[in-house]
Amino acid sequence: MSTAEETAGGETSAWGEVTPDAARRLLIAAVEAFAERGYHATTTRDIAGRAGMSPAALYIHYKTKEELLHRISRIGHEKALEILQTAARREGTATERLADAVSSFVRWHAGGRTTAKVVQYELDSLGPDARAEILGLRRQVNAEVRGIIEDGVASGEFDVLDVQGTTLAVLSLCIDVARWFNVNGPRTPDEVGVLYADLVLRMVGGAK
Amino acid sequence: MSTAEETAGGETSAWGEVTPDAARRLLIAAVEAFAERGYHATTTRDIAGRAGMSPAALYIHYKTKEELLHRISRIGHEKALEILQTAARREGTATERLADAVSSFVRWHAGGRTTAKVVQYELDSLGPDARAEILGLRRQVNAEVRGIIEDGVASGEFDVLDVQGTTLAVLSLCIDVARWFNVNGPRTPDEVGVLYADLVLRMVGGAK
DNA sequence: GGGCACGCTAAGCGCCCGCTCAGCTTCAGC
DNA sequence: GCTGAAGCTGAGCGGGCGCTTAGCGTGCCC
Repeated sequence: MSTAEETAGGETSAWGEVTPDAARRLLIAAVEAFAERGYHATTTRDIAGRAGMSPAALYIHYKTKEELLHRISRIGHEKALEILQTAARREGTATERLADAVSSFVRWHAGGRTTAKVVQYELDSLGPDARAEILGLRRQVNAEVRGIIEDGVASGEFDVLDVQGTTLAVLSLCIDVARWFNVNGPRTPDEVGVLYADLVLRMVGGAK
Repeated sequence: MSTAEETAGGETSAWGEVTPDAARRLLIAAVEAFAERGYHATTTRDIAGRAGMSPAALYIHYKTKEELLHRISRIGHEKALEILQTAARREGTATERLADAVSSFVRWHAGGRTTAKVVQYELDSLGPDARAEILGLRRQVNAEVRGIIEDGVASGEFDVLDVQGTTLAVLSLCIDVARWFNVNGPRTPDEVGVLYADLVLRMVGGAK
């Protein structure tokens, strides 16, 4: 069912930085539980149980349940930002860089749906301080995409009236993949990435 | 603040069918609370308090807290479906009907963001039976949009490779407006509707 | 004006939540 | 073989949750 296998699919590697081992197992258990039921519907007993531990063990590695969500959210946002930065800063035309950014960003949201769902949809469950920190990362994410679109407009590759509105729409489209993507559905993450890159290029009036 | 004013903005009229008055006030209070905090983080005491009643009053009009969410979700999905059906079945080309569908659908999600957020993002908080009923309505929503796109492909107006994939993307784009739209932001619901209609027509390779 | 149905409240039941703490086990250092 | 630190558990705390119940006030029928 939804064992480590599924979460592992895209990015257990991403949790490699979390040590010690017990803390990582708890974090992965929390990602799965939050993704399945939502942050508020998940109990600390459930998280500990999935990690094969007693409820008290959680509090040796994390101060509160919210700290778990905060850590997940920050690591996830950093990964998402890194993906966009890699695509934005490579060599190539704006068209190539936008297609690359969208397809890899979408691939991450589809393949790592479990993580992405928590990262993108549980922002409001964080307290004000943690939320503010994450919003800073989200502004950087927005800036990367807007930058590529501005480059394309400047070079004449794209035809866009409302750059910020289009940026918002492109990001929204990609992020929402985490909500509807079905691992057992007809499309692979790669296929969705390719489809979405095409759709986004059409949105900016590029390639044809 | 977030008084009845905000919710009223788009569609208090939509709750007109809910009687008696006390039941409607409780339902509107629940919509606001669920939108602000999420279903699981909202207490029945909070809902009753917002409606100016004691916690016990809620149970005279609704059997459980979940019944409130179920009623909100069904009425909201019926309204969303009605909006798309109206656009899909009017006179006009596929291009005109798709633009109309997207702009009015988006206008509803932006203007009635409070309701739309609950309707679109709290589906998983419903029990299996209620969830299954709502999923039926969502399939009808999908079918309306796919119908317009198929018409446009048949008439040669649109150039779409993956009809179902594009349908999913169009709906996803429109629905996600409820997540990011800010009432105090720079754009009115009308403006977002117009922008999105343009973006979607580009996605299907239509109008220029 | 007596009886009663209806809408509501005050009080509180039983449960399970996030979180704590005393104490057990394991193992490295000597 | 003893000691201390680290990692974990069993038991349980205070509190807030969804929901219930006994009873009060009000207005309608006769």
